This record gives sequence, structure tokens and C-alpha cells, in this order.
Amino acid sequence: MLKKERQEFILHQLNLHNKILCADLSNKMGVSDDTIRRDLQELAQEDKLIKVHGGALSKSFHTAFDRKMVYNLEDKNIIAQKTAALVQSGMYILTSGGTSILEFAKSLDTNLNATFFTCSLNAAIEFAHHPSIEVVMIGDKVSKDSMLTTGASAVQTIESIQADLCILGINSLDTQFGLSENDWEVVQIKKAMIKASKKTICIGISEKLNSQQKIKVANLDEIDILITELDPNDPTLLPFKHKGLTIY
Amino acid sequence: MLKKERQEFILHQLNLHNKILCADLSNKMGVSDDTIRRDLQELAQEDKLIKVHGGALSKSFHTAFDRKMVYNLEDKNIIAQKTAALVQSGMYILTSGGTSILEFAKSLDTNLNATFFTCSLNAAIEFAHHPSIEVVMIGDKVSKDSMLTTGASAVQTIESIQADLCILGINSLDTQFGLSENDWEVVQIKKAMIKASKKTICIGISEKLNSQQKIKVANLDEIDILITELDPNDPTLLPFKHKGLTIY
DNA sequence: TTCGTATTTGCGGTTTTTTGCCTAATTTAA
DNA sequence: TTAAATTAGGCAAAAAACCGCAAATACGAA
Repeated sequence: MLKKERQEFILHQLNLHNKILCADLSNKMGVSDDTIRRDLQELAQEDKLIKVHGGALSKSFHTAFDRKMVYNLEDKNIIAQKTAALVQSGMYILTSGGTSILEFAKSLDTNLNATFFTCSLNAAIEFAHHPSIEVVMIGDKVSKDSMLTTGASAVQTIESIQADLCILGINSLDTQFGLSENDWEVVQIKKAMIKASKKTICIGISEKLNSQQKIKVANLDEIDILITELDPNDPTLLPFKHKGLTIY
Repeated sequence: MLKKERQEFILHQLNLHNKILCADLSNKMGVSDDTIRRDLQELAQEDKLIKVHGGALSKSFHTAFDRKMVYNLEDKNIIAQKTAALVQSGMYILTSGGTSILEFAKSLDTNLNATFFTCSLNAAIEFAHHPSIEVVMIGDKVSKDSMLTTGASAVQTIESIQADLCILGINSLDTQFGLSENDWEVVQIKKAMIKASKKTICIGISEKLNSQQKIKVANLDEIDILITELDPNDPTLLPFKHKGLTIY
């Protein structure tokens, strides 16, 4: 197995599992620990992963909690503004949760007259602060990690809705694998939301692009619009444009 | 589990729960107390959290969230403690919203193993902070004044539940007129909750006693237990005791 | 192909890090 | 105040990282 090949494999595993152990890799690939360590060291220097004692962590995993809150706020605001521009009065809109969605909720026009359906407790509260917006909370068991209601009842409720728009926060979006998530229950909810809407918009910072998580939510062709903090003509977004997505 | 991974997990838990105990963490992750303590120490040095005896606190907890804003917090805490003592593991519990309920949620034992059904967005979030509590959000249109879900669908959902306990925050309680409210939709919800439970507990500061609002929720004989910040033998409570309520 | 060079890899020994356990000291709660 | 829980510091075992070197391998040029 070639060095380059090996490193590709390592990055692939990392996208899949978010973490890898030196020992596991050397076992799986039949090379020595030292070789793996050297590979990880190189990849870390190229900023492709984060090396830690005993293995490595995926970049998205690490930055998830650390800096995101503070330093991505401006980006989130840009996203929120662009997204808000797409919402028109009278619309019925399904939304997931996540910080991008919360920012979006905050930047909505005060006299917008729309109806929002959501599984996110925090998003519901945020939407409800607007005087003229109708908010419908979709009920079910609360998933603690995501603060979303998930389960069969929630899916059933969503299925009974015919929405104009579905706005989803991205966890991972990839030209090949499409939209993916790590939580099975959340995936079911998002799938149902996409199905129940005429149009699907994915919003999130560009960091989330070109990464994969364990469970697929939807193929790219099920998504209509992609909104990031980048300029629509940014080369990073080209592959997605080629796949037929509208970029804002 | 990698060290870095563990520390990310700790920060995540901290964001979720605002406080964590050494013992809980070491249990949950299968490492020794010492290891957790060293992790917390490191994270504290990096200014990621506040180390306290027995665990750690989220940084934002102290600065951003000013608990003193809550009206009559001390009294509400007394009420919360008394109420929490009545909840046992395995119970199914219906609750409304309001500040008293929120305080109650905060003072529940961390390892209590109960299932809470609620129409209150804020209460759901608060309950969900507990690791071992199941939370079911009852869905419907969000009423902006109260941040409760209200409507026929919510009532219907409640009717399909057989709960052990119903814990309601009081707006007005009167020996003659019973429990009353000003919002028609909220009244429907509370009525349904009382009907769906074996026992009904009303909690609230004594100020709310001996006052009436426009719409009746329930007669006194439909309520089993009354909890206020006062001593159970306080003369204010005597009329309620005479009407057959149990006072804590 | 074959050769020479540069890179890559594996190995042994050493150093560093991590972790759990122990005991003494400290803090907390009753 | 006492009893229980928590913490600090030292210690040792195990795992991982580091270092230098020699063997193996890849690659380009003749």
C-alpha cells in the first residue's frame, strides 16, 4: 500500500468515524505504528486533521464546540440575512434546529407573516418572539443532544404537513454522499421534512461542506438551494452548482 | 476514548447542563475520578470552564444567565424543593409552564428516572438538561404569551396519556372559585392535564392564593396537593386544608 | 531493463504522556 | 463538631511518541 493511498484511507476513516486510533490503523493496514504516526503528523501539518496522543480527530469534530460559537457568528449572520430574503409572507415553512437556524430566526423581518413548523425547542422560542409569526411546535420525545423532538409521532405529524419551504441546518454536505448526520432519529425527522416540502434549502457555514457523517439524510438532487457565508461564485461552491443546486 | 475526545465531551455536557459532577462523568465515561479531575483542571487552566468542588460549571452560566432576575427566586426554590421530594423514579408526570415549574425542574435530582410530558418550551429544555429524565414535548401551535403549545391537537395528545402526577403552576387559586386562568387555550390544556392524571399538584407562591381570574380551570376538589413557600401550618393555608387539600 | 539516488519503512532503545491507585490533607454537609 | 466526600501529590505500570539507523522500496535516467 502506497503512502498516498494510506493517507487517503486515513482521511476517509476520519470522516466516517470522527476519530481514529494509531493502533487500530496500523493493525488494519498492516504497517507499523511509526508509519501511521508519521502519516498523521504530515496530515496534521497540512491541516487535514488534528493529531492527539493515541490517534487523531477530525477537524470538524474539534472545531464544533470550541470556536464556532464566537468566531462564526458573523458568518452565521450573513447566512441568516440571505436566507431571510427567501422567505415570503404567507409561506408555510418547516425548519430543523442548530445555531444557523437560530440566527436566521433572529434576523427575520418583524412584520413577516409566515407559519413555522419546527422540532427544535430553541428555534420555536426564537420564532415565537416575532409578533406576526405563527409557530407550531412538533411534539415528541426530546432528544437531549440536539434539543429536537424526534420519533414516530413527530415524523407522522410532519407527514401531515404540506409546506412551501424546508430550511435545514447542515451538519455535513458532500457532493457525493449528499446531506448526512450522525444521529439516526434526527435523520428520520429531516428526511420527513424534506419530503413534506416543495423546496428544500440547506444553510450552514462552508466548513461543513465536503464532509460526511455516518447516516445519509438526502441525496443532493433532493436539495434545491444551498446557502453559505461565501459568495455564490466562490470556487468551493462550484461542484455543488454543477450538481444542480441553486447557490445564494 | 481519547483524552481530547473526553475533554470535548465534557465541554459538550457542560454546554448542555451548565454544571457537571466529577462522579457522574467518570461513571459515564468509564474512567477514574482522578482522570476526570485532571481533565477539568486542564480545561479550567485554558479558561474553558469553572472548576468547583465536586465538578465544574459552565462559564456562560455565571456571566450570561442572571438567575436573580427571576422574581421571588428564594420562595420558588423552597417550593421547588418540596415538590421535587414528591417525585419518585418511574413516574409519568404532566407539567405546565411558569417560573415555579422551571425552578422545580432545576432542583430535580440528577439521577431521577422519570418521564415528563409538557406543553412548555422552556420547561422541556430545563427537564432535558437532566441526564436520566425522559422528556416528551407535546406539540401544537405555540402561544406567545405563555410559551406553551395549545390547541386541539395538544389536548388530544394529553388525553392519550395516563400520568401519575400533574404538576401545575398556579396563576390564581381561590377557596370558592378554585383554580383559574385568563387564557382560554391554556385553560383547555390544564383541564386536560388534570383529567389525564391520577393526582394533581398545584405549586406557586402564596401571593397567588385567594385571587380569581376569568376562566375556571378546576374546582378545588379536583386538586390533591398544594405547595407554597409557606409552612404547611401557616394560617393562610388553613381554608385550603379544610377544603380537603394536602398541604406541603 | 538496470543502476543510483532519494524516499520510505521498520526496529530497538529511550523518553514522555497518560492513567489508576494510594495516602494525607482539605472541603463540605449534617 | 464529626463524618463523608473531594482533592492534591507521589508513584508505578502501560501506552504512545521520539530518535537514529539500517534495510527496503520507489522512481527517474541511462
